[in-house]
Amino acid sequence: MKWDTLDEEPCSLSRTVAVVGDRWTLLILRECFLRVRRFEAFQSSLQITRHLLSERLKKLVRFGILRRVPYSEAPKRYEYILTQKGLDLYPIIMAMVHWGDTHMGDERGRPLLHEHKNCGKLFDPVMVCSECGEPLHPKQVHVHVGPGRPKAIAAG
Amino acid sequence: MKWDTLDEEPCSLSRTVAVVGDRWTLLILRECFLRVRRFEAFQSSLQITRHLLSERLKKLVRFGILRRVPYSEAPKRYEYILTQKGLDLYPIIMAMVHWGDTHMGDERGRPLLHEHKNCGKLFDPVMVCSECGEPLHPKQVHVHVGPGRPKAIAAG
DNA sequence: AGGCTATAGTTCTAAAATAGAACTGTCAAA
DNA sequence: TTTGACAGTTCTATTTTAGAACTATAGCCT
Repeated sequence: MKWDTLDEEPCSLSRTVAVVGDRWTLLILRECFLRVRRFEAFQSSLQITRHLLSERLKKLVRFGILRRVPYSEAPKRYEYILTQKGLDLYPIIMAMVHWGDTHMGDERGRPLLHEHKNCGKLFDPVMVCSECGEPLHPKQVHVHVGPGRPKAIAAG
Repeated sequence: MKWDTLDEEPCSLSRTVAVVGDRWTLLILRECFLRVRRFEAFQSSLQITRHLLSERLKKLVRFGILRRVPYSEAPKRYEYILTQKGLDLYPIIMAMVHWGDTHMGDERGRPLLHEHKNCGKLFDPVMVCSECGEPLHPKQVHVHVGPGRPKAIAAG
């Protein structure tokens, strides 16, 4: 497969995988949501090699997930801040955390608990239908070919 | 990083990344949700090398995401079916599809449309709080250290 | 001035993962 | 007896990642 053009495939999942579908990117984004912003902080908390971190941050900036914002003029230093596009990845991260909590847990319990400030309670994320508000289950969803999919590959 | 023990890290995101955090696994799972079950079908629709497909299917079976079920006795042939643990990955896939629809689209429109059989409408997936039902936003969530996280690494 | 530290990278080699193609084995149908 | 379908395995070449060392700017301390 040509990974360099995966973000142009007529499949929204492929396009998302082009951005977050590697070993490190999701872990870097987790740190972003935990308010980590600086190169050294990412590096020491993830134990990622400096080379790869540099590459991944560049890629995330290129895709518009992070902004590289100067926080010091001399010497020039930058920190990495989630854009709106990046903040919108939150449901993906939370869905993954929830699945890990549910299916990959051990006897010690959850590593992190999440409190919803609006209602003050510890919660789990639930995915619902935008139209009727009911929780979504795969067998209740029917997939239709949309306008963005070439006819030749209508299936699959 | 030791990828071979990532599924034992005290972080639910890491544990999920250990399962789905590579180039191919999520694309294979997309096919599973589109009712693809057999080796040749995965291979031809994804253009994945047979070697990698074999490896990934083994890994997904090992993690209990897929079951390898015989569908022919002579010759012995198997197909791969999502377990409940696998079906529970649906919110992750749908969150990724929705993000791709929203942020990686082109002028042609969406590749696929999703209909909720319960209400009969085309929908988007929305992530809400299990307790109050309101849509979740990252800035409204406060993270607490849970029982499964060793004290030494309480932050990060 | 000279040396130490902090921060944010870049560069290099070795190891691991992936791509691409060919090969194996079982059985049915022609 | 040959062909084709299916589900893999094996092999070499290329690409990616790991791990460590190195570069560069500037503040602070003596």
